[in-house]
Amino acid sequence: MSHTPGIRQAQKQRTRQALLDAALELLEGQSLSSLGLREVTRAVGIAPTAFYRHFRSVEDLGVALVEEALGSLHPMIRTTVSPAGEGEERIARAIELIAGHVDAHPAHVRFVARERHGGVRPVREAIQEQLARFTAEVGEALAGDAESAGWSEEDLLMLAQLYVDQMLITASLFLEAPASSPEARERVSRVAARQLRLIHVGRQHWLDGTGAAGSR
Amino acid sequence: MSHTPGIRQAQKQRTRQALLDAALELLEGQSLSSLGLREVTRAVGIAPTAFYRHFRSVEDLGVALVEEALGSLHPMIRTTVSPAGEGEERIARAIELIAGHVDAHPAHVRFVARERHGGVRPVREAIQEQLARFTAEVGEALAGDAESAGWSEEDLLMLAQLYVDQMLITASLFLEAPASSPEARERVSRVAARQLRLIHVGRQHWLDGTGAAGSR
DNA sequence: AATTCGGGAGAACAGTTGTTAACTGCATGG
DNA sequence: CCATGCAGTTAACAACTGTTCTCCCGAATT
Repeated sequence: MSHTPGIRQAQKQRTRQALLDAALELLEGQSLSSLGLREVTRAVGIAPTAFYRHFRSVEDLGVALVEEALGSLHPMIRTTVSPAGEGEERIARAIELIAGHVDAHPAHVRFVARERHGGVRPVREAIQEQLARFTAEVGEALAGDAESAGWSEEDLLMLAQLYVDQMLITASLFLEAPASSPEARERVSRVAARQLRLIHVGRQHWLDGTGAAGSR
Repeated sequence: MSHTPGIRQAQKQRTRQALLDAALELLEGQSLSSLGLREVTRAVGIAPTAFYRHFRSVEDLGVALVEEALGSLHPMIRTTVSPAGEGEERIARAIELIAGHVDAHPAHVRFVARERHGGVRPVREAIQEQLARFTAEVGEALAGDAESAGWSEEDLLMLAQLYVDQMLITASLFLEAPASSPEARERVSRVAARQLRLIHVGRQHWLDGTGAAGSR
């Protein structure tokens, strides 16, 4: 009887997570394509060969990292676009949320920004796929917004893409800003807020040229 | 009076360029941080030790590649923003220019997109610096535009940043689009055009809320 | 014509890499 | 309670890495 049929699998998941964590930390100073299998196992404190019990290659580990990283990004994006409050306040809140997320998971953000165009195809594609899903999700959220009345689905998606890209750029800028100086951070916030505002203004007047004179 | 620069230095610059070219080609399938010195020399056909006659390290070569890649991007950005024709036509022309540049120098574009957030600090910083210069330049160009009357310098820079980032994103999308299928290319063009248009609309109504008479 | 200079070659170095094989110990399911 | 399964280990492999030192030879300088 013994006992929780899970001591075994729990320990496995535990070292697996340790591998992911160690890799993420090592990736602070290099790209995935130069990350070595031995390097990771050494950091964790296990034999190199044990790596194969969890991943078939470092590429595989990278793909797993994508799931983890964008899994943590998922709720953030949803909350960011969620309709709440007036326009100006919404923008401020969105930026604050991004900044908070970068603070909470800097390694994840760095990983996504770096490997999005990185040298490992499967990882790149995994990121692209997830971001496409995010874009679609944001598009749906926008569709439910009053300001999106009369918008074609294609236009909603292009706007969603604009937002998602802008979000990533802003996150990356927060990451680069020295954590010590709050002024650099404030500068990033200011610029990002204005850019979001400009996009918002463009959104409000998007249909002005069309027959429907629905300004306002 | 320095005599003829010589057949000597000419040959040196020639192998130096060969190293840069070979590196750029090898970087199609990996990141700079995993590019090996021996790998590059092997591709060129010279001894590994000869590498040191031209660069102190692969990082150094990477920084040189930044100059080359963004040097070729420089005239493009300038032309793209240059005022010519009506708004809608300008957008189409800008996108065509980007597509053409990606076709002409795909490896350069890939390199910049990849290493902008890549794992090699000096290269990352070199790219950031060059992009900042571009942004400033675009800002100046925008300042000379009639549509920018009444804009603060800070706002001009944030708009310039938006444009530069958008340009890079679009270029990267063209790069990812399979060169064979013109339909994928067309799709990228369509979305990019609409995004630029939306930004343009936002720009036109940016000052609506301020003192000037307007709706609202 | 003689000498210097410098790009490149060659060999050797100490480390590192991914991957294989055969092993050990312990939680697990019968 | 015992036999199986499986995470993890140890040892070994061929291949590869960056870097140093010594040498070569042709162009440049004098």
